[in-house]
Amino acid sequence: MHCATYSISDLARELDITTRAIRFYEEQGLLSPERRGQERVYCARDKVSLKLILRGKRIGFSLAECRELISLYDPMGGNQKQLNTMLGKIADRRAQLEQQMLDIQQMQIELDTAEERCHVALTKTLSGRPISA
Amino acid sequence: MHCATYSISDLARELDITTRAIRFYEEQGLLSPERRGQERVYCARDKVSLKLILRGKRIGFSLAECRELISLYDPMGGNQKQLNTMLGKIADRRAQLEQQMLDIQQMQIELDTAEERCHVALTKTLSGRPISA
DNA sequence: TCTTAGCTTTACGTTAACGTAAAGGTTAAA
DNA sequence: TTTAACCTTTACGTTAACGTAAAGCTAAGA
Repeated sequence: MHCATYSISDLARELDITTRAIRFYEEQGLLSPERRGQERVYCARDKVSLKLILRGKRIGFSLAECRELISLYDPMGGNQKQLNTMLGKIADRRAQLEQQMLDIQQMQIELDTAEERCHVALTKTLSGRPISA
Repeated sequence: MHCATYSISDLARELDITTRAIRFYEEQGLLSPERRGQERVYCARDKVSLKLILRGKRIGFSLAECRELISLYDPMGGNQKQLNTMLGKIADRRAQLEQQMLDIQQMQIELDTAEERCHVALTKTLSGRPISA
């Protein structure tokens, strides 16, 4: 038995995106599904790539960056120089992700204080005290 | 002694963005600096807002989202209904940030495996073994 | 006084990431 | 056989977030 395959609208439904978006990602070189005649046929690997794209988008990656991530996932050239280039890119991404982690943590802290201020303001309001006090 | 103030290019230099960007953020309602005649005069609070914008951008927030974040920071309306609305928005942001955290962690894991594959391929290459093996 | 440096506004240009519509090919059920 | 539900390509439209002039005001130094 061969691998599971999907039509473009299968994937669109499952991942909650439009077929237009999927075709666009292909146009940009992030996917290259098989064809059965005219029709695109996607395999499990393509689905993984799509999930990677969506995950990337959620944290603000451009499609170009997502493409690079996918390429890091792909069967690699084998050439030593290329491998070192890849290691460099991986290190770069790692640094970026760590910065993003810090940014998120900082924002969470700020949400904490914002929430607390809201609660304080609410208790004041509920206790019948004038707002200006 | 009054608060520290900055010219637009002061901030541009310090935060490594263009003056155009800063004016654009104002145009979009994320900043509203004082004026001394024609010239914009920024205070510490504006700088904080700008840093918040940049942090937001790093994790893929739109300017509209950043504006909301800033508004959560601002002196609030006082009205009880509004306060509850704010608490709701804060909860939403929190959920989003947590999803982003998960996304980042997942990507870090994927970078781990990608890096390991690179190292394996490199040892094979260096040990003189043919790439296809 | 003239030039330089920095500020202003106005306005058109650009890139990314799709949305939306048009026009047409194919297979399956009614 | 025709209608419906898929699929395809091509192409123009749209939004966000600025970039890039252009044209002009203003204060400080040579």
